Amino acid sequence: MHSQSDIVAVMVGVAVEGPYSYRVPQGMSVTRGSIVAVPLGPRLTLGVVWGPPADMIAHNRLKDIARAYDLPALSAELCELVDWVSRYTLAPPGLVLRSVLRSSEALEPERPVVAYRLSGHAPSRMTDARARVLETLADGMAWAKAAIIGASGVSASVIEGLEKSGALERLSLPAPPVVDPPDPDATAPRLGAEQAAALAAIRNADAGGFGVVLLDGVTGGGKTEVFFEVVADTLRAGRQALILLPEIALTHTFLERFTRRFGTRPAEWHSEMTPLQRARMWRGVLEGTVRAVVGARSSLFLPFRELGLVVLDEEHDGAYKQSDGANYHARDMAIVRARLAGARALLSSATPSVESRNNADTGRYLHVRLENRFASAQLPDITAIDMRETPPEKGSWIAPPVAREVFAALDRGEQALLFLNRRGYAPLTLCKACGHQYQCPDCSAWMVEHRFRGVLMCHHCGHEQRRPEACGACGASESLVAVGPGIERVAEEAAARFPEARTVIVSSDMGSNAQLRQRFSEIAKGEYDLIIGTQLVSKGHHFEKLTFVGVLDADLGLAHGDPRAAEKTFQVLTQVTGRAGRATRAGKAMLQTYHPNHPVMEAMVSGDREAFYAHEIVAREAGGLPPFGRLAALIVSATEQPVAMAHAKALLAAAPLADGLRLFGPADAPIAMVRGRHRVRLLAQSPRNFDLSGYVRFWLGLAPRPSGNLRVQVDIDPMSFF
DNA sequence: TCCCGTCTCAGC
DNA sequence: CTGAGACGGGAT
Ligand SMILES: [Zn+2]
Ligand SMILES: [Zn+2]
Repeated sequence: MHSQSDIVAVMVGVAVEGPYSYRVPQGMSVTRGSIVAVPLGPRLTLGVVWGPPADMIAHNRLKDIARAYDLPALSAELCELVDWVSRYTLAPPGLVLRSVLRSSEALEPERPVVAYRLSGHAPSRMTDARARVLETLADGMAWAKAAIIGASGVSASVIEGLEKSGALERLSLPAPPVVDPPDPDATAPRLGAEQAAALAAIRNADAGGFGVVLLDGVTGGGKTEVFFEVVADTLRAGRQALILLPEIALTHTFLERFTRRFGTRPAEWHSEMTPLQRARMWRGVLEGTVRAVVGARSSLFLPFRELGLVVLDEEHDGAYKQSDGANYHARDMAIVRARLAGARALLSSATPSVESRNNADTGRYLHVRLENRFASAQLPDITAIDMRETPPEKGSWIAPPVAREVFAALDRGEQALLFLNRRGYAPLTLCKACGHQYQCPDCSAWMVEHRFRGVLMCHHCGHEQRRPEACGACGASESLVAVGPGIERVAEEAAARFPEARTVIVSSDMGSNAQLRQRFSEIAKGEYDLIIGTQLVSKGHHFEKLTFVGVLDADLGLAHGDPRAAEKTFQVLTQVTGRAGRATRAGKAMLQTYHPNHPVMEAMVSGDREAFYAHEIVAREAGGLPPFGRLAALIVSATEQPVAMAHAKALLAAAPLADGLRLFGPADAPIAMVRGRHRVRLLAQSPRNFDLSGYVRFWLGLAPRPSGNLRVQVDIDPMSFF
């Protein structure tokens, strides 16, 4: 006998189109959100009960749920988020679910801690090691085995020997909580008048449900202190809080600030955690023992059940959109999750994205500004250096006015930063005998010389070769020249021109995130005078002694024909020049540019960011670009260019007509080949009130299915057109 | 003729 | 995502 309620839909963590139906065996009880193991083909797969069965399936094909885990069910809000992200990005829902079920270890109950205490009996035989253990345990308390080993410096076998001899009593203790709960009242906040006003405005707008706040203020303006108070409000209301940061900004300094405010370290969630830490954290979030999480992008899919606040710090940061499985922008999905959870979202930035700015301007978001720097610091004085008027000398990359300011800062015993958003030594290696250019064999891109490591390297696929002595094409020796600068080359010039300065290079190939953070803290302590860095240095690090920033190629990034080029350039320049100047003295910044009249440069020099946003918003609206219109890119790739192009043309031919929809392409991608695959792009543009994801799904349903090595990737709301 | 790498598809 | 079965090119 089967009643309807014996069968449920289960979303499996596999890239299938929708949930599968399973029988609930006798004696098992599950609800929407229950985490289960189900047989799928020859194996057991993790899945989540999604609700009543969606389709009829022959009873003889139905299988039983193998196991229901002894865990709280995922919140309905999280299940809805999975469906939402899947519909929006066109990624299969099972694939999105995988970003929720990221820690399979977390599903098993945590092993109790093995502990020992004195039994009161003396051991039959005494040794030095045994005596040290007994001494450690002399307080009569139960000690965890690992703690005994740590405190008395013995091996596990000594303890086991004592247990056998009857001197120790073994017991098991419940595992301690992964973090202590943060106390919203651990310390009284110390806010300046403007911060207090901002907090009051945020509190005033709290309707107890969904709402978005854009906290908009200069770097160092005290945004963190303000959103910590919103976190405190959330904790007091008995709800959980999530603070999302770009991974690189998840620093010791930030965690320390949290600890000072809330009396305990926050739960962290990032890519460098061990599986055990990951499992304990995940389980803590689900069971509700973890109340506040500070995490990178992937923490958006943690199994909160009482989420009350999502903070997205540095909301403009491009790292929030990346593909790992599903291709989503963490900002947009954070807002969706907040809406589904009836929670607040707080976006924080010194340079908000044009999308967020427009939502604030139109009243969809509450716009809260912090105009002045904390402790009354000032914005840097920015000048444009016209590279046509005062160019660097031949073979040099630092224009004379910039070099003078570096000297001046060094003379004053302060720090200077030279910024160039290009890793390596030189972007091109050329043979001056035959004209051969070193290209990646698998990408249509130059091999970038990394002289420090003695290699040429492709930044698109990681392909490397040793730096050649002689030209690989004509065999001439001594004929290879490096063309153009990267930061290593700037460092070489700096070493020659500023030999007395202690110089450091900061870029993503300087090691792990942990090593980078170490380097940042050395800089903050003043162990270096001159910093030469890529975009990384612009990410939320405060250097008190830094008073001059020279941007060696402010135009880099404007050249790309993608719709966010101006916005991204404005944000990077604002963030990096914002490193100059702190509490006591106004900093200086110089932008080396060939386009001093470009709206971005003019806005930077005049300090009039409102003019930039106004200009950019008008341009976006006129072009029907985000946020006033929607874009979706289809990237067709294959090992043979004609195959990719032919399929792209077939896709275009199959595209249904729709009112207001425009299609562009197909065209070779700007970087036509990456990792041996030729890429052809199609672009769809629609009005804002158009379901572009739905349209693309319908379109791909009508179009020929890609076969062989053809791939079609969908990128909804692409951030770049590369 | 057999074997193995590559592709294609189903899984409830 | 994974494994099973279907091709197809090349070695034996
Ligand atoms: Zn490459
Ligand atoms: Zn040559």
